Amino acid sequence: MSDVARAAGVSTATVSRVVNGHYGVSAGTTTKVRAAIERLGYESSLVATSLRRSRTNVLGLVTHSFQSYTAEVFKGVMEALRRSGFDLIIYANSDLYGTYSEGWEQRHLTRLSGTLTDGCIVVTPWDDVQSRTPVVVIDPARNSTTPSVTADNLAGATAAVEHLLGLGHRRIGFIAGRASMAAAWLREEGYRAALTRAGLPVDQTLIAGGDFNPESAAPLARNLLDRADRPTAIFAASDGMALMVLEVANKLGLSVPGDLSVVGFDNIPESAVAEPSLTTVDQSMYQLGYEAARMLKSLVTGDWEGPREMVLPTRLVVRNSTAPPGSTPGP
Amino acid sequence: MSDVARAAGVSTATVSRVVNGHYGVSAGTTTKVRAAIERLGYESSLVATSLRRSRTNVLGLVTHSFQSYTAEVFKGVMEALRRSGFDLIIYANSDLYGTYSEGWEQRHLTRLSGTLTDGCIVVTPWDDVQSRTPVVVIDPARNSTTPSVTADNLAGATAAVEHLLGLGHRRIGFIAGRASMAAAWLREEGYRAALTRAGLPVDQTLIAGGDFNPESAAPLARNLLDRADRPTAIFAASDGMALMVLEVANKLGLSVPGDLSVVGFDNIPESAVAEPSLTTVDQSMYQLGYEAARMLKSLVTGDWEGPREMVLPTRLVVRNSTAPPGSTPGP
DNA sequence: CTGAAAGCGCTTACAG
DNA sequence: CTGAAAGCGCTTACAG
Repeated sequence: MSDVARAAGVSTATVSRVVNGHYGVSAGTTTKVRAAIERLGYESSLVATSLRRSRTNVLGLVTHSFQSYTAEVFKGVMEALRRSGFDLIIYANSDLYGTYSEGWEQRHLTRLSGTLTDGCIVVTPWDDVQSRTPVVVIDPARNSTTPSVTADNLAGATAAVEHLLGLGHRRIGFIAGRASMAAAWLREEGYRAALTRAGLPVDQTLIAGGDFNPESAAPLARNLLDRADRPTAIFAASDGMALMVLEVANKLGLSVPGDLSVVGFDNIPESAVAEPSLTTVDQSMYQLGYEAARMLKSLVTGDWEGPREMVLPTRLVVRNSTAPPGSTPGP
Repeated sequence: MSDVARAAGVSTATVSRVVNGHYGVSAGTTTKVRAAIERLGYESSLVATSLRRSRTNVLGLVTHSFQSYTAEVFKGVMEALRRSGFDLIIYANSDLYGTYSEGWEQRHLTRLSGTLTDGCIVVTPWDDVQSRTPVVVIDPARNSTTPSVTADNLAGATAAVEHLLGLGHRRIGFIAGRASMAAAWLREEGYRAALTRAGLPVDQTLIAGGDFNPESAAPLARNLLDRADRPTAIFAASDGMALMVLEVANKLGLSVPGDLSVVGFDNIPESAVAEPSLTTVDQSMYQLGYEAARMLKSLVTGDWEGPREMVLPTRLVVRNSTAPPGSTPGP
């Protein structure tokens, strides 16, 4: 900027005024400055500007993982931000499974929201987060009071298990998600509720504690399926884990859905092309992203009227990984 | 930071030293400062730090669009950056089809690279870009001299057209991509090369100028297919456009591949689930992202040895949208 | 070992 | 209408 000021023979203050279109600069000076900017290819530094200004018109999105569903979230966010005047900065850490994971979201939320961003979306944080600027969480931690957008995990999980019950299953295993997340807890609640409502006891030994990561499900599935009285169906709290169950069953020589029915949760793209295709509960990550961005935008501009906790409907998607227990595999 | 300094009874300089782990701070002071940091939940501002320092250990990625393939690029980039010590900032503008599109990449590259990032990846820019810090372009503009990673568009397009020729097609239409991009030009070159090599003339009226956007392909496809001497096959320079050709053919009552064969380029996820599934040229966007990040990382640390223009192999994926001309549709 | 001071690139009252 | 100066939150020579 000082280069431009020198070239145009004015002060940096004047250059700043021209760049930001402020009033009170003569036409002649404006022309001179514009010419210098053009000639030098000057572009103001995002960092310096944001340090000085209170408002940046940049929204942030912090995510610790990067998977198929994350991409859908991004698309929804971008759609909501289109022509809004807000740009988006996505901050992703490079240490996916490293030591930085714990509390990572909070740390980076703070680092960004001090100055760079006017507000942030945080995707599936491990713990509750807070910030001086508005935050909307997609899939909040349990007991979080931060504004959030989330799928109706309870209803979705209930529907999933009721689908299995309707098929005639009575011994249904459950592989849970990361306990600190509300979604994990509610999906387990849905599992329990469906069984209880059907007059069935909840067998604690059929509940295994995963963490949403596919890898975590492998040993758990093996345990459940190695038992003499193995369940005839398994409901996993995420598609990633359900897909792993499919793999384990395959290794164990169990046919799906002949010997074992499997239901997941999320409806990630991979679940549609799996072999067999996976019955699952659809939560539109696109919608989640879209609504989160819409809420954040209004929170930032101060005109949000709706509830600060938004729950979006889910939908059971029946595919080929579920069938009545003991049914013979198709051709 | 000044809060921390006050709480710990030291100067901000000392706090900074502790935060950054610099030598020359007594154990007692360090403890005091750490305690204050912990108590106040202090986190240094990314913006302020990057403004003062030359190195930020943050890499940038600038993209004007956000589509399925972009997500694959991200995954590749993240994988390459894993445990590298670099974080990633993705900058996406909210004005996808708005007035900002022209020169957008360059503008934001400049705004970021001044201070925030140590280097940037730019995805499919419309024009050539330059920066004071290292840049790697994925799918560069024509005649770009910036370090880049790109698929072997020439070989891929040649293989696509040779596949159609092998099936017996002689009148093959081509829907081109955005002319300013090297990929568009090379895909057209491949189309021409394959025809010429087969001893066939290149019929200019069978070449239509699209811009990679699906929407741009609709009227072009209609033009090509409305002709009395319509082509028996169309090769589109992107899957998005090819999918649009499928749609147009459907509206026109033409069956694919019975009346018309269609080949795309990219192998986006949607092409596998299209009806019929799309024959296309696979370019691994994941690989493109991975290699671009690897190159950028080394460029930033100054230890890049390889060529600054990298070309990755492509692979023809034959699906159900291609068949010999005039063949009757299957059951 | 520690602090006062300068400065990174901007913006914005405050004077003139 | 324009400029000198202060300051956003940090880091880093420079003194002590």
